[in-house]
Amino acid sequence: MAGMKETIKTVAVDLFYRQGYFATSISDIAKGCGIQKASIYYHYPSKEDLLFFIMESTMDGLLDHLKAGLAVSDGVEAKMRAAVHGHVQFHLEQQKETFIASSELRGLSAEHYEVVVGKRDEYEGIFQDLIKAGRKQGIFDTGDVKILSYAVLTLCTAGAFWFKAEGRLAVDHIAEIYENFVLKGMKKPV
Amino acid sequence: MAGMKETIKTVAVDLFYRQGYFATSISDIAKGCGIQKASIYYHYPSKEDLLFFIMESTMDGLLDHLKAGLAVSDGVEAKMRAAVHGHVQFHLEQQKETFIASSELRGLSAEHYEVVVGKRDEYEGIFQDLIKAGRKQGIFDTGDVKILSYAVLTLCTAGAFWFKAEGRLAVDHIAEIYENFVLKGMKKPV
DNA sequence: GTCTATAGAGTGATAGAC
DNA sequence: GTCTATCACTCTATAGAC
Repeated sequence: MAGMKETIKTVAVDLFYRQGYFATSISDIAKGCGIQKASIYYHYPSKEDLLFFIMESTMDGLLDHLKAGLAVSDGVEAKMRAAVHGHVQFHLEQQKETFIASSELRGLSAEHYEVVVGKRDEYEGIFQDLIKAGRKQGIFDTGDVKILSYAVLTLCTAGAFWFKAEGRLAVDHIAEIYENFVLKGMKKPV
Repeated sequence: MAGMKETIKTVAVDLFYRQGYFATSISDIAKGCGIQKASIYYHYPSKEDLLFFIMESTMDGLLDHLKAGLAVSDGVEAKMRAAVHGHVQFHLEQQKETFIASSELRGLSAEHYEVVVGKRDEYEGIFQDLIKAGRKQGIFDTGDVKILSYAVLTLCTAGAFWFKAEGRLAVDHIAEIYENFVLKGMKKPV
């Protein structure tokens, strides 16, 4: 069921996460899979392609997760809460993959870079549209839309990495803390 | 006045920032300095030592900047504003160095890693003490001290990187935006 | 689908001349 | 303080046997 192609991906994710993409060799990955390094090239055309495969599927998963969360929420504030909650949740549950996706962009070729950054921009765009809608309805405070969206995303991304590492709190609890912090920073003072 | 040792550091900072530490070779640095790669080793014992030299001096500068800002501020809220303002300012003005310091920890040896992380912990500790003091005085909302300090620092660090890149706003203006966003997220609702 | 063997290039670092 | 030359090693990737 698993298959060697999946095993290679899993081992690569673990090593890229722990050592970084450049510090990990094809040899390391092969050793982790219990095969010879030449066998890697039967499944993936190159090391860079393996990285791209990991990043692209992670970004697709992240986008799907966001869209699914928004589909079942009504109103701007509820949608923003769902977006933040889903973001934190996905980053906690797929910590290795999302860490790689946000820190190894430099390892990609120009063409692959465009594809991944395109997906990232689409993701950020959804948050920015929510902020704009909230301001139009007078729910959110005025302020630079890009500054706010970057602030929210960074905050939650980094938060997810740290708190998984500390292991003190449950996923939903962590997501809730960020949900409240962000909404508080964004909403108009009553 | 400059000296080759400084030139090497400057070129290395630029390349580590643009390409990353692992993707930059001693050869690249030498080319950028207009010398042969063997000459690098007269000034620095190894590539890793050069990275450490850059990171350590950056962390020292960051700590000094913070302490200087706190020394001329009175009261917890003013000190927190000064801390955030100084943090953003330093990250904007020494963007390359601070980016390296926060993204290339994996390149350090175990001993050097301890030194740099020790300075980072001292820096974070100052923010955490400010949050604790603010809560004791009833100025700041209750909430996990570590979560808050991480949130503040990440937010401001990442913000500094983005807005320098966009070049739309002046340093003090950017610092002020973050100062307000953070204090708003942290203060007790009146 | 995995193996052995190797090509071909680049790496960090050192020795010793000047 | 910088040079040329080189060592010893590692890297990604390929060829061809099984």
